[in-house]
Amino acid sequence: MQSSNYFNDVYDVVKLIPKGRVTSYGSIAKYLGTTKGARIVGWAMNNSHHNSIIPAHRVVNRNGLLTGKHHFTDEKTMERLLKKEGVLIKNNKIENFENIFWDPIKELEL
DNA sequence: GACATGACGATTT
DNA sequence: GAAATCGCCATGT
Repeated sequence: MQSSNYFNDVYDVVKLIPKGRVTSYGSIAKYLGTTKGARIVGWAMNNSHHNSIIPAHRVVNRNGLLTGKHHFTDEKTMERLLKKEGVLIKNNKIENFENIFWDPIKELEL
């Protein structure tokens, strides 16, 4: 079932996210070549549940908001995992988002 | 194949 | 500055 190589690329990048760091759907999409493919990245995450163990909790939207927490096993799983890795969460949003933001374009291409 | 939806993002009102 | 709207691409019905 070759859904799309796009998903595979997303999984690869997400799995490369260092512990204690987070990234955004748009940044991953941009790294893949399309800034507008952010929605596809989100879809890939949704499929990631039955593909492999993907640290989806390290992926948030551009605002640093934990939009996908509701898709996890439990609602608090996402922020719990992030806090466990040293990421501070405030009202379902990452506090020092810019500080822990991991950009694949900047980190991988460097 | 068309219509509707979605873990987004940027732009416009 | 917040809310509403469009754009992008893939999936589900």
